[in-house]
Amino acid sequence: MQPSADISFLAQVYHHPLVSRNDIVKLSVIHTREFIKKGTFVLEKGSVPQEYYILESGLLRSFVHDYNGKDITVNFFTEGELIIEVASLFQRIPSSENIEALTDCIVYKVDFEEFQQLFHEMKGFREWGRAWMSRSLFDFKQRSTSMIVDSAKERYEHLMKHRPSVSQKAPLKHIASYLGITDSSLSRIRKAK
Amino acid sequence: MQPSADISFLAQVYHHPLVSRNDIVKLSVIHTREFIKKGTFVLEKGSVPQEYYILESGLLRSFVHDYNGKDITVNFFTEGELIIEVASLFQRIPSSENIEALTDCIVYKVDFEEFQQLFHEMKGFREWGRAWMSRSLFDFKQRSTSMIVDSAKERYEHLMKHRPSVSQKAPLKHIASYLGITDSSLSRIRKAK
DNA sequence: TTCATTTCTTGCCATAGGTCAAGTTGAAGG
DNA sequence: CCTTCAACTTGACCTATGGCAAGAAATGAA
Repeated sequence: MQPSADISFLAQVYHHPLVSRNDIVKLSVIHTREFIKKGTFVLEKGSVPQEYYILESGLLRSFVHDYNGKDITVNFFTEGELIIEVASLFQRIPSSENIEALTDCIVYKVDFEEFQQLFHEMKGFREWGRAWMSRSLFDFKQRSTSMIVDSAKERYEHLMKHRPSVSQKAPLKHIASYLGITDSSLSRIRKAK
Repeated sequence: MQPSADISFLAQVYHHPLVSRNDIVKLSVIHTREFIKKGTFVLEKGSVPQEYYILESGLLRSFVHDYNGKDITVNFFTEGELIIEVASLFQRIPSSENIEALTDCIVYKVDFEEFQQLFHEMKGFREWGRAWMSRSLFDFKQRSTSMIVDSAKERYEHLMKHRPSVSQKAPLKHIASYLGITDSSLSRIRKAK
C-alpha cells in the first residue's frame, strides 16, 4: 500500500469549518503522492484533464498563446495550492491552457471520478469546494481590477510580497507576461529598486 | 400566492444536463419576482448579502473605489444573468463591492438559506452551480488575459459584440472604467469608427 | 421652458511602457 | 574546460493612453 497522504498537510489545504478531521482522513484516501520533473506538462491545451493536484513543493505555471504566438502566463501555482484548470475539469471540455512545471515538484494527485464521489457524498467537502471557488473568483476579479488601477511596478511589488516564491523561482519573462508587461520593462523595474 | 416564476425563463437560466424539468419546478418555488428602480443598490460595500437575483430585464453594474476614490466598474449584469457577489454570499463575509441598478430592472430574488437547502438536496442543482462558477472563473481569467493581450479598441469591440446591451444602456464612463481606460479615450475610440 | 447637472467630445501635452536590437551573464551538457 | 542557449540588461526611439481643461450636448427637475 501507498504511504498515505500527509494528514496535517491535507488538513491545511482543506481547511473549512464544516470539514472535520475525520473528513480529512476520508479524503486522504484519494490522494496519491507523485513526483513531477521540471519541464513536464501536467495539462496540455486541447486535452480534458482527468485529475487535479495539490502542490506540496515546487512551482508551476499555466499559460496560453496569443494570436501572435506570444506566450502569456495566466497563473502561477505555489506550495499548498491546487493545480487545476477548473473550467475544463468540471465541464469536461478541452482545456484552453497548458500547465507546466517550472521546477521539480512534489504533488498529491486526485482523480476526478473519485473526487466526484466524495464531493457529492460529503456536505462539508462541497462547502469547502464552493468556498475555494469563491476565493479563486475573487482573486481573478482582483487581478483584473489591479490591471486597471495599479502601475506595473505596483503589480510587481504586490506579487513579490504575496508570492515571494514566484519571483525567486520563475524566470523573468514569465513573471513579466503574468504582470502584463515586457521583460525589458520588468528588468528596468527591478533595477530601479 | 405569488404568481410563480416563469418556468421556461428559469429553465434557460438553470440549463444543465443534470437538471430536469421537474427540478426547475422545484426551484421555481424559491424565486420571487421583483421590480428594482434605477439607481437602487442591491448590494452595498461592507454588508453581507442574504440573496442573489436573476435578471429578467434591465442592466446593473458592480463597482469598487480605488485609493483615489475613483469609481471602477468591475462587472455588468445583463438579461438572463445572475446578479451575485459570489465571495461574500458564499463565505458570509462583507462585500468589497457595490451593485447598482443602471436602469429599472425586473428580477427574481432567491434567498440564500432557501438556496442552500435545495443546493444540498439536489445533485443536479449542485452540478449546475459548479458549472456556473467554472464559467465565471473562466470569464474573469479571460478578462485579465484580454487586458494584457488586447488593445483598448479591441476590448471595446469585444464588449460591443458580446454584450451589446451594455454599450446601449450604460453611460460611457462606466464602460470606460470597465475596459480600464479613461472616458476621453473611449470617446475617441468610438469616434474613430 | 428654463436652469442645473451630467454626459460626452476634443485639443494639447505628458508619460508609462512597447519595440527592436545589441550586448552580458550565466547555467547545463559534452 | 568549452560551447551553446537561455536569461537578463540596456540603449534609442516610438506610441497608446492618461491628465487636464474647456466646451457642447443631452437629460431631468422644477
